[in-house]
Amino acid sequence: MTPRTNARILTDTIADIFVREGFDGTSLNYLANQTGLGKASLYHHFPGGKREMAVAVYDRVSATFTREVLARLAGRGDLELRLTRMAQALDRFYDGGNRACLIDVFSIGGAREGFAEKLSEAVSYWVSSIARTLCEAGVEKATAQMRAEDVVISIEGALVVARATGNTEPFRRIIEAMPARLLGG
Amino acid sequence: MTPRTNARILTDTIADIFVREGFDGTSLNYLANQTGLGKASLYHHFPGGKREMAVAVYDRVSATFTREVLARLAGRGDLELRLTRMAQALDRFYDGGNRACLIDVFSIGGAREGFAEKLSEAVSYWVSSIARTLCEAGVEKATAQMRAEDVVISIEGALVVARATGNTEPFRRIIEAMPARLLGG
DNA sequence: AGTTGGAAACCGAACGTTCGTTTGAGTAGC
DNA sequence: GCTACTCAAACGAACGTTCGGTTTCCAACT
Repeated sequence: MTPRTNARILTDTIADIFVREGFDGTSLNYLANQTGLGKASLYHHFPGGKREMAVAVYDRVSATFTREVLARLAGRGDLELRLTRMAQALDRFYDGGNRACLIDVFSIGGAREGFAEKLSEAVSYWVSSIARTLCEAGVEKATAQMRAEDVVISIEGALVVARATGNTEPFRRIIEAMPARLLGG
Repeated sequence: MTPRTNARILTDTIADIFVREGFDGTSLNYLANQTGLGKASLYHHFPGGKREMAVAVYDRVSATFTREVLARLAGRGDLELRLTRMAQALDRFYDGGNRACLIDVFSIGGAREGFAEKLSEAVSYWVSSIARTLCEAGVEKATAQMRAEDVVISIEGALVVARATGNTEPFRRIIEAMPARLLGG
């Protein structure tokens, strides 16, 4: 019943590496070392090899994002509360700015092939989820779309800056200002 | 006198590839194909191999950025005009959102070693160049720093979104709104 | 309770390929 | 003839992948 290696934990470990090293920068030797498994064992769990691992990582991260972050938008409570909840969830999801975004990482180099469409949809889904929530609260459609785009852009940018400088303060500032920006502060 | 291969053009060609494929995703075979040179010829121009090529690319891109973009801040004319000039220069530099930023690309994977410090300084320099200009025009120091950070973050984020979705419209919107945002619109 | 069979999980070793790099021998231009 | 430049070919190392065989586990059957 209980496998020797938990598939979720294994995928999470691999995800950490892909996020840090990128698709092309991640080698199976390194994955084997970090997971404690032999390369052949990794192929047992992911017969499709490196690309299947990347797909599994993407699917898992994507599902986690939908469940942990976007779900806050549809929760109960007034709009401001839900937006604040989403901001907190984002802070957790990106580890306070220390964890890169797969949308960024997988849009560079060898991962683009096979992920281009998924990444595009991921951004659109994220943006429109926020925009729809704002619309339902009475914000005009075009305005909502623009604010949602701006916020998503800010987060992606703050993650890039955090990774490049090692300073997560701008990210935290963006996160904190997020609800007010979406409400039209 | 005139070398068979112009060093600047060669570096620009290599830069395009690094920017698209990332450091780890760029192979010397591909560089040789795209430049029309043999791998050994590339080693004649860059004896330090791939890493020296990356350093040359970074130095050239960085110098171009300082000359073409940041220099607009110190030009003549009132503040708003200079900020608009910088925005236009940014649009050109990033090819309307179609060209990735090296700060993003080189902060992932194998390029981090050896570039971490340079990337951090590049972001700081960019931010403080904008902030200083605002200060000289009378904006309070902390406010200027924050606005500058926000604008840099927006551009990096817009480039990520553009790359992931293939849609450069948000980037152009960010560019256009930039002067007003810095002026405190 | 003890044995057994087969699937799941795992591994070391090797596969062919591609990597970044080096060699050595050229050719073009001053 | 010297420097700058180019190339094809080969280097060892590392790549992603595959192979054959071992260990672990659990359900089913004595």
